[in-house]
Amino acid sequence: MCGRYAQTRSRNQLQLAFGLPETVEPDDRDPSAWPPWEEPQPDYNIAPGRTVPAVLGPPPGGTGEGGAGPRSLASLRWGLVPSWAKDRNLGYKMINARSETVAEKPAYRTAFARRRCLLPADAYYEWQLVPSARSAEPGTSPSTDPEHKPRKARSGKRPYAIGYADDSPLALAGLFERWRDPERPEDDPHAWLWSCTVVTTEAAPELAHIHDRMPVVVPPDRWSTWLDPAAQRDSLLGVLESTPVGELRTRQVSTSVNSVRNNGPELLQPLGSGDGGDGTLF
DNA sequence: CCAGACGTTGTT
DNA sequence: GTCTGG
DNA sequence: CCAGACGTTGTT
DNA sequence: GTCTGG
Repeated sequence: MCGRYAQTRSRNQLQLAFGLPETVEPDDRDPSAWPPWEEPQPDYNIAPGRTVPAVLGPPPGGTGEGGAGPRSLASLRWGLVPSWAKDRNLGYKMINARSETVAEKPAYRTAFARRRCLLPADAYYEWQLVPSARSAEPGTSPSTDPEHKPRKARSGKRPYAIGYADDSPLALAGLFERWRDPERPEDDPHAWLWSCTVVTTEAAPELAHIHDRMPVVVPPDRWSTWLDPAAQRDSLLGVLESTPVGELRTRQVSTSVNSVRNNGPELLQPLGSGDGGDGTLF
């Protein structure tokens, strides 16, 4: 899955990496028609509920621009709030969308059909479940111990950072949505909340030892398809199976990433000890 | 008809 | 246990 | 995702 | 908004 990641690139670096025009959007546009933009701050510990930079394609039915591909940057709140939501807290439940069902689920299907985006990331974090050393306690068994209770699989969690081995930015497959906040007046610039979710899929075999789910990473040669408002369903479903897992590198990292109060380059630093998790795949 | 859900992951 | 917040 | 709260009244 | 379930 994907519930935490790092994104430290500046607007300029993102424009360069995603082939965007080096322009700054005017910030006096209609907030109901255009998503907001604010300069991204380097963040090594992005959690759901935070504002993240996103790459959007051309608006559907857009101006005569024509052609697919990356077109603009936006700032979106992580945790998709469907248009019909009563309050924004629903977004905390919508941080991931399963690729297997994203085209059908009521909360995601319209966004899947019309509002796809890429979420740039240096790396995403994944927590591996580590069975405790004392899992099978001798002396008790269901047959001899009437008080026996199934052992709570006492387990720790070990975080990993996963990104491209060459440190180019990941493009996570995302969807976005626009929500009208009923608590705010019409003229409030925050009356419209723009939010997003990360599409996940079954983990590739090379990553399955860490976790059985992973975010969909869109390789550069599929960016245009994913962002094309006119893309057909089948090609989109193809993109969801194109994660370039061979280019990825996994690194066991410190548990200090657990707390969002910690935030710094050290969170991406591979943990010293040998066995852990490091190195490229293959 | 109206009411209620609408999500994913992991854990048991 | 369950929800909110970062 | 993980961490942390989870409550009200009245008084200062 | 739209669908499912009662």
